[in-house]
Amino acid sequence: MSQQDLYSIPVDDFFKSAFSVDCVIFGYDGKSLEVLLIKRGAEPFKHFWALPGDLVYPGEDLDVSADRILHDLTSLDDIPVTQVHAFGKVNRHPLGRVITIAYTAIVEKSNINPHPASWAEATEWHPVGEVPKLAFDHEEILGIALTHLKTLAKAEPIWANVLPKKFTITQLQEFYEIIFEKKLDKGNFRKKTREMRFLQKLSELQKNVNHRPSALYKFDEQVYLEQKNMQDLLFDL
Amino acid sequence: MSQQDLYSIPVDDFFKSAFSVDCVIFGYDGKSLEVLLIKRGAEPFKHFWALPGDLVYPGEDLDVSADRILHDLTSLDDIPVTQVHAFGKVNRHPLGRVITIAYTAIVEKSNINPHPASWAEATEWHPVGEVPKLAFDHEEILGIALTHLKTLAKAEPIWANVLPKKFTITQLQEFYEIIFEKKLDKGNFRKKTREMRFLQKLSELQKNVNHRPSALYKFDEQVYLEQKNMQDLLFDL
DNA sequence: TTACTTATTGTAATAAATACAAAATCTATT
DNA sequence: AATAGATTTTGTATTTATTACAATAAGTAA
Repeated sequence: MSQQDLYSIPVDDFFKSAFSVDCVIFGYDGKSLEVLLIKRGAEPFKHFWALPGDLVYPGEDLDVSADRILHDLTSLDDIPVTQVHAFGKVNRHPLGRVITIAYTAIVEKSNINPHPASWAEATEWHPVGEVPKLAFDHEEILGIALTHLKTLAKAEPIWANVLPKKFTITQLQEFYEIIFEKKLDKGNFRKKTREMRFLQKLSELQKNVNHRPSALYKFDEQVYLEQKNMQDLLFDL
Repeated sequence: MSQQDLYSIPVDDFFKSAFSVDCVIFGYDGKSLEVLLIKRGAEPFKHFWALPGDLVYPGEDLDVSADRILHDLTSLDDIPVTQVHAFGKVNRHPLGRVITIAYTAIVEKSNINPHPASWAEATEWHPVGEVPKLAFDHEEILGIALTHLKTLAKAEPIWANVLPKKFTITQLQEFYEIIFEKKLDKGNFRKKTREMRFLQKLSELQKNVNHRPSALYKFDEQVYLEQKNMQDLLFDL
């Protein structure tokens, strides 16, 4: 079928599809990486675990839709949400042609009471390594989102959304160790971080630990953005 | 608007949207990187240059749709096509709610007669640096696809689709120089390529050049795939 | 004061990236 | 047959980054 044949198909046939947004919301608590799942309260896939998602409203931008879903579940605003991929197999949704755009975000788990949405039977965190069978093609989506998260973590300081305002270098190191499931060398990690000008050392020290307290740092977004602009400018020198 | 309100909106309202696929087809000829544009023969944006694209047919997977568009314009099959991003601003299409999924591919320009599709006034290659004003949000799409191509070029041997079966290391180097718009050091480039086991040196030499002929190489896909699998296995050691 | 725990810095060995230079090999020309 | 021209190909010395590991510092708890 070639493009000119388009005009022989009633235009209405093309407007019988819908699109949804599914959110892969990763939660980090300093100990493990988990993902927020809902238990569906309606058909299709009633009682199945699934990624939180919704149809996109007619007058709603895709990105806004993702923000809305994240907000409904976590009450959080202003969390950076990133598009991952569009999934569009013909039969991925049993009720009709629905393509879904997957988004991902990472949030600080401890501050959040996962909102038990009224349309879901349950809303729960699951460690990324122990996820149950999921509805639709959501297992595939989760896998790709996880890969995406790792890529993102190598390119950007996504830990800034997840660590406390004041944190230690060890906490930062643990973040990477948990995301990449691999131990890192303390000395070498510190050597690298020492050169990151957007890590601002505070005069304050860690408290209430039964060992030598660590220096506390904060993320200096100002410096980070300037440095990033500079890199972009010098990209092709 | 929260998710439970969904049920107060007639379901039909959600099925009044459509989705399209737009293809950013890069062409390489050993000298420059170009992109295939069409001049639209129909409203909206009649007479504007645009990325080739089409609505997705009701029973057609997204990926298949991208293959089809590429085939219609170039008569090429079996070209790897990669999804780039979904664009879904409410007003990006003047006739209704249409989100588009952008795909990209890179092809060997010289072998192709860009098929002047009947529904387009023209089909032409444009150097990526000299692109005219484009319809819809296609300039944004092109920019993101170009960034995507560069990322891909760092991770995968996409030159295999684009160089002649037998090629010289200099030709390979020129590919990277053109994609990244930057000169590379000959000696250092060769040192690196010498270690790539999937570059198989042939006994043949370049012919009809008025200087020392270069050795010819071919891409050994077998070796490449094995090596890639190995890397994936060892990912978290 | 001492043991204990983690923070923090340092150092030596290895590997990778960079900047150049030299040598080799072909064609074309004298 | 010798030489110039062009480009391939290899090499080397320098700098920079990575890695593995050890030593010291600074707190708490007994």
